Amino acid sequence: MDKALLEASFKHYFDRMGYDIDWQYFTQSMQIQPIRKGEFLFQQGEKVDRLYFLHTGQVRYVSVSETGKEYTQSFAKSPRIIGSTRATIKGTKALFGIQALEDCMIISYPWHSFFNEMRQDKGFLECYCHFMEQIFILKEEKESSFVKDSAEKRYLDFCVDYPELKDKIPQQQIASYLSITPVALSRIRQRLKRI
Amino acid sequence: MDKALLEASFKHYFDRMGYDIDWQYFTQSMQIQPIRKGEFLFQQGEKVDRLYFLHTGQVRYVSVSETGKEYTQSFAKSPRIIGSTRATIKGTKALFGIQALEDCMIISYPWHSFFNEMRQDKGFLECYCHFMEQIFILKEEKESSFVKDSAEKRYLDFCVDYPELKDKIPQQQIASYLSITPVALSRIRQRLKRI
DNA sequence: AGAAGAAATTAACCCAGGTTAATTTTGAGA
DNA sequence: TCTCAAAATTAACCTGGGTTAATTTCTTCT
Repeated sequence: MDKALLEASFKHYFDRMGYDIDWQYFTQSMQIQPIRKGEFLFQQGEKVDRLYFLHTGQVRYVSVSETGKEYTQSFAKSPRIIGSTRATIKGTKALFGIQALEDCMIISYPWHSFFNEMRQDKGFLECYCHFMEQIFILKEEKESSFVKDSAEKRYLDFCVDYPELKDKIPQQQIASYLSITPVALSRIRQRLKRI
Repeated sequence: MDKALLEASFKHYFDRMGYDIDWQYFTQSMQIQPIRKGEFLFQQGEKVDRLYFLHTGQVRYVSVSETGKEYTQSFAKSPRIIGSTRATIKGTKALFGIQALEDCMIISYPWHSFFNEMRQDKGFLECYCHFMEQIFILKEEKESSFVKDSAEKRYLDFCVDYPELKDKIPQQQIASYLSITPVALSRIRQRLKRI
């Protein structure tokens, strides 16, 4: 695996946002980990203390309730930072796991030493704020659709938002993203077909 | 209205988080606005370009769907920064309005000039990141309860989280926070009473 | 290609919450 | 204190999605 290439990709991801980051701290402690389709980067309940960067591939964020039902919170496509902001920051266990939807290449850095060094860097802080803002906006938009739209509308939106996933991942996972059962999704699809 | 006092309160809010902020930029352009119970700080659809600090009082974030149904996204209690992160950052219209649940005292600064000056300040950026993290964590927790819990459970959680609001605000607003109708909430309350 | 397990569909039944509307309670202003 | 409008309750009925279970595809492995 070409370490230099991955690192360059990670830096490029920040650079293209137009922030001026001092990368001198970035030389060591990077870790490369390929994960295969279906495998988990980390499981719900694990402690997460690394910053993950999804170099290639797609993943989903999935949480499981006490009664064993799984819920897909969101999907993420490379190149992107992934992970549990909440768990990493608070140093607590993750409320969800991250599962690969296809073979992925992921690089990571130990969060705390990374952040402690990078917080010296104004460019990084701005970039980090910007990143938080982006995921926050996404959450706000998802919340609003959740309350206002029917499951059918949400399914149609999903098809528009993730055309590449629509026929690629199991319907169970789509259903769990819409927060309905596979049975209900099947009914909705049939209803739509008849029109 | 004691301007110096309000400004001190605002600074204290940041200072107590332990960040070292250079306040030299803060001298002018502060605006004080009292709003009375029931009034809106801003309405959904308005452009928001100020940073608001709720000095005293309580507010709710409320959005209205095309079909005229209102949904209370969350409540906020002073002292706190309030506003639409999304709208302020993107410079777009707010997806929700902010309404006073009681008489409030609010101070504000023009966001863009504020942020442009403050981004020079590492202490501020860290503080801002921290703030984003906090509201993000809250959103993540609310999302998870939404999917996993029944309306009854969510009502009971509400009573624990906001004991001071439970008997103070109209039930319609509580219902809209739980994302059910007032009728459904009434039924839930009755069901609980019978036990 | 065949077997076995997983995923998806279909059907039957149930229930929480929505809808509408009538009735009672609450509360703010004269 | 009385009045009138808004808020809350209650009742009757409806519907979308949950649940369970039987049946039919898809996959994948040998």
